[in-house]
Amino acid sequence: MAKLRSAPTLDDVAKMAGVSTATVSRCLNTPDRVVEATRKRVQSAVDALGYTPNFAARVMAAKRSFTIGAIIPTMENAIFARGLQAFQEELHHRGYTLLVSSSAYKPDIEEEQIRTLIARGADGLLLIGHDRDPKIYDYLNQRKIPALIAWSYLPDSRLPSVGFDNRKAMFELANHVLSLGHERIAVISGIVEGNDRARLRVEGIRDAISHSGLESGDLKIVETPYEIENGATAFCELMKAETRPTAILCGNDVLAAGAMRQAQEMGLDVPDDVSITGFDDIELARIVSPELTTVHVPHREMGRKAALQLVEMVENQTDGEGEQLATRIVNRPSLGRPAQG
Amino acid sequence: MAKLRSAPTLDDVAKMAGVSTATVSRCLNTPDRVVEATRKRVQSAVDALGYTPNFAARVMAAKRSFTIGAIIPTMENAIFARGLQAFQEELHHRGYTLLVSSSAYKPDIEEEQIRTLIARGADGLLLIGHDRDPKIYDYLNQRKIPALIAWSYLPDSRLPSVGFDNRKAMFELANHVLSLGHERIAVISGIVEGNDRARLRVEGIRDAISHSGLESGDLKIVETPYEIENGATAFCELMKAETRPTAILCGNDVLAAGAMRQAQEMGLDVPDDVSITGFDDIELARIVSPELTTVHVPHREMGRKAALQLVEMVENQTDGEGEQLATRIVNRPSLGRPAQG
DNA sequence: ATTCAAAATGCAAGCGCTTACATATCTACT
DNA sequence: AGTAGATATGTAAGCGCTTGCATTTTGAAT
Repeated sequence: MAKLRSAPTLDDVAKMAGVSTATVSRCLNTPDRVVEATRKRVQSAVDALGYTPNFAARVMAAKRSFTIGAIIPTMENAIFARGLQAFQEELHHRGYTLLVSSSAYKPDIEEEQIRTLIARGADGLLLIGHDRDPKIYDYLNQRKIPALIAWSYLPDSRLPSVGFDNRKAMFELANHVLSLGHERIAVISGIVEGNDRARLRVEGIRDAISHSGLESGDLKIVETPYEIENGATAFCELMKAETRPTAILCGNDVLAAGAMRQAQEMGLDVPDDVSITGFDDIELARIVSPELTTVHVPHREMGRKAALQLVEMVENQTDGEGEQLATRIVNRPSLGRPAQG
Repeated sequence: MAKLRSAPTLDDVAKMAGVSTATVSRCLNTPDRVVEATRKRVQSAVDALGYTPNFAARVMAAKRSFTIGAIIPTMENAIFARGLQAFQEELHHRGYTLLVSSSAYKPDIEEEQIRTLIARGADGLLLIGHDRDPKIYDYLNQRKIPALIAWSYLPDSRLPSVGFDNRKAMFELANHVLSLGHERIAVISGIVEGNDRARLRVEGIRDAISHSGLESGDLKIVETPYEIENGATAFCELMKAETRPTAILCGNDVLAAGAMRQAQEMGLDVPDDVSITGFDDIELARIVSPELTTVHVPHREMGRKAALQLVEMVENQTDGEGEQLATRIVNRPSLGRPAQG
């Protein structure tokens, strides 16, 4: 059995190059503080040995990890993929590594992940949405961990947020639907508890309805986790009603895709028999047919700006400031006028 | 400005509980080696202080991180999401944390990520596919880092693999298509270079064609990165031919979804004008309409088994053994008989 | 040649934890 | 009561790196 040759250390490099470990360290971290000749010597030792610095040791000594943690509700569907990708690209660009974990939409798991990420020395954290136990904010604050919230902008939140106004965005979409003449509207929403995005979207719809003078008690809402199957099930349920809705607003594109599939399965035409809308404008929205009317969210921009802001907070110890991004309605054929009622 | 209270350490806990740091450490790691009374005292100190062990310090001292690294080609589409999710669930179950990074299908980025993950103390690595610079295998071997390959099973690879036979799977699908009477077949493949999965799938198709006695020179292949848009573009290109193919086999469901969208855009009926098939059987396959005939890959099983195997390798210092999983063809309406030719 | 600030390098003290090994404290017997 | 053997706890040596401070070297300027 081959002998286990453990990884070369700074010491090995230093010996080989005939310098102190301090110098090697400087070569790696602040090369301009080392004269060229030495630097070259060290570099060749590094190459010869195939040296890679030990991350744990570095973090410990420097009390700095150049790592940012992000906790997202789920990796299973594409909702967060694009924004996160942009976030990570921008971080990489700034010399940071991203550590991602998912909470499966469970508050206690999220809390555990936050602790884990901090224990791992994350220099900063990205969180999704505002709804969570206040003691988490206390903890973050006490530990002075820079943290930023994305996917939902609120002006007076405890942590700065980079995102959009979920309520307003959905309000506008609902208004648009109403303006087309729809009077029987139903909603397939994500689980509202602990999810301000979902909650605010529903409120946006409520706003629009009461605004329009319609009977708001009529609004039927099904709450269900963000999964395609659930969209299908919820659609089924809504269509069982004596008087069917003419438009169904979904909390996101995934739910809407499920609804569309079910409509097709039931032989209903979209939008002639029923209109369906989504939210997010992920790729899925253009894959279903007919394509989905939805709210376009600038995911990449959001990810990029969140990265910039968070790095700024980390490096300059600032409190950071939020930023509201604009969304826009994307009109596609899944939404039409209601059938002659 | 509030004073920065830095994180409590083992020492703080030890002092508060009136024991040595060793005892506190044992309470946390091997509780049965500590008498109950002490354990309780320590526990309350931990709670009172809100102590969380410092990960870097722990890794350094224990030379063990309980972390597994995985490098996947992309997070942007769902191909790897499901399998990785299962992988991570099983790891979590076994007390390990998963660190994921993506290589964007670039070999040099993958190599960098491998080094990064090792520097971060990963106890083991999950890699996707077999095609990579042999020196990477040397490096892994020299450092004695347990590593496993997924998404492609090969009997005699340098590293054990848990996956399926891409060539055979596609061979069977192609045979099925041929048996329906298709004679003009085209392929939209992922980029083959450095991607044995893509390469083997194409070979599977070639096998089937030469097997069937058809002119294999006729096989038109477009190679393009795995993105929806590219599927659409490739479809376009293929349909420009003087004699259009009657069936298009795509390297995965994403490409197939793009092709479907483009077909619809061009007013072509699937499968009456042209049949389209995918590979993977991700959710997408059932969202497009008509639903996609594809090869079902047991993603979750693969992820789970990979986790089990890798943990076994890490904990028992074994070389690990590969496992071949079965795939199956899923027949859906995107594939039909060719139009009367 | 001398002198001296600036530049380059070395020294060594940690960072917060785990874990041999040493020591102290219990058991349950005789 | 005394003692061996098991059990519980303490001591202290690292793990591989960074960094403040001390020391040496360099390069002008005199």
